[in-house]
Amino acid sequence: MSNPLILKLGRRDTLSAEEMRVLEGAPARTIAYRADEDMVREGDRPIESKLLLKGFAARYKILGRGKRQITHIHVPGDFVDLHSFTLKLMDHDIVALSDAVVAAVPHETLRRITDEHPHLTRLLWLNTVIDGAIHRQTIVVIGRQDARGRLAHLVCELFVRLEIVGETEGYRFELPLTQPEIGDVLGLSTVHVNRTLQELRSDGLLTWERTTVDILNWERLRRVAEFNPDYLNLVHEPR
Amino acid sequence: MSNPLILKLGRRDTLSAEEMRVLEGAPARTIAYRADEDMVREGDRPIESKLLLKGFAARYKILGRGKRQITHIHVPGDFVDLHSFTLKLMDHDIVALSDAVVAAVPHETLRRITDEHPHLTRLLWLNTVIDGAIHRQTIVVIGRQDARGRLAHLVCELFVRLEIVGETEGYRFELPLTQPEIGDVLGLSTVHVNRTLQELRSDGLLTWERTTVDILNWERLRRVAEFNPDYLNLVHEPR
DNA sequence: CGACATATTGATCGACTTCAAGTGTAGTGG
DNA sequence: CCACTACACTTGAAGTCGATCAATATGTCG
Repeated sequence: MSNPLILKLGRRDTLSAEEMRVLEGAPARTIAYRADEDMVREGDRPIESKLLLKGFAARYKILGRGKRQITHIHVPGDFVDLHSFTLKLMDHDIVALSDAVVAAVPHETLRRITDEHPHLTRLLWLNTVIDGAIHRQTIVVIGRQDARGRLAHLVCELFVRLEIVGETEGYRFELPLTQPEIGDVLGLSTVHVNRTLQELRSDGLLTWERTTVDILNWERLRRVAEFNPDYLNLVHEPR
Repeated sequence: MSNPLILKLGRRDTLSAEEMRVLEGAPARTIAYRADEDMVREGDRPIESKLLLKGFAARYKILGRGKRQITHIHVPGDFVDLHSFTLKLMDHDIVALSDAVVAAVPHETLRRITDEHPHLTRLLWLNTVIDGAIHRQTIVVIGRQDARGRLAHLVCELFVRLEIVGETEGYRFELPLTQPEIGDVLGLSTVHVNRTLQELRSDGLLTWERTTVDILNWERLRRVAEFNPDYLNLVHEPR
């Protein structure tokens, strides 16, 4: 396995030397994907789980009439399909949003971890539970906020999640999302994403050119988004 | 602990006699709540997790301007805050939607299970992962379906989840949700919930009087909802 | 350069919200 | 037992946010 996961877990609890060794030493094949390539497909029964090392990915589902909804954006350090370890059957697809590299960890290895390392097991469990917390927040944002709030919230959340794994520079970070993709994340049409983005820009909250986002006024953006990072559980404590 | 959880887990994998004994024998205090009473509050650090034995509950978050979004409806057999075992800090509230009874299982007991019963641990982990799968589906429904589809989907999902734990009679079941509450689940205004419900009724898809729902035409309701139960992972297999 | 996706703008439409008012029903307390 | 309150449900009317349709940039890459 590797680095960004240790950063991510280490942000929430102390990893023993032994546990780090188990994580680092886990046999994992490295796989590279091109942008737009599917990593996992609905109906798959993965025998390994994929830890995103570089690049971005997204979970999504397709509905009738060609509609698509992205349910989660993944950044380096995220296990994109750790849930398949207990779920077995994938109920959604996962696509690379940019060129990306993953470490594929055999479920056999994860199973051995659950047999031999209870604390590390709880941390992996925690990992899926934080995914759940992010999902809940997404429901709240899509259910009750308007387009401005949704877009602002997306930017706030990704900024914080990228900061944890060292993928930000000041308030600037890479975010390889097209406007149609943003629409699929927020449940909005492309046209409306475009107009909302222009609003945030002309309000001086951020710039977003090509794949680079720069937050110009964090405080105001946070207020527009009603963003409170508690749900990301950035607290270091025994688990 | 108790029954409906064993039904729910037993639907997904075989529980050994030993594991059932561990679940049944877990020390758990029983707590009764009145409708509208909060079981868990944002900011709490629970030292036990609550298994819903009777009645209904909901997880929700409050936003500015008094808006509320319910992120999950719980039925008997659900662990309403199992995620607090690894998450520690609650990032949302949980309310009893009806009079309800829970079994509160000490985290100390859960911890012992993770130390001594790896397979049972995976099943509890699975439990939180299924919550996540339900959340993802909720995101899709709220993000991309109109009011009719959302309401139909809610009814379909709850029917299936209640059937698993034996809380249905044919296509009829109890669902103690007021129209304002339905609005908070679906991200809609009360007025629009009312009108949409009338539509579904006059289309002959269902009846919903007071707290009793009766699905009159499952096939058509399913189509309106674009409901596919795969995400509920109702498959019995080794985990 | 040509091809194709992405971004942008304008105009129209409609689903849903908001505001307002009236009805029904259960619970509370004098 | 009835007055009073509170809330859920229902209906009407008006307003708005965002979708849809359509066309025109702009940019990128082979």
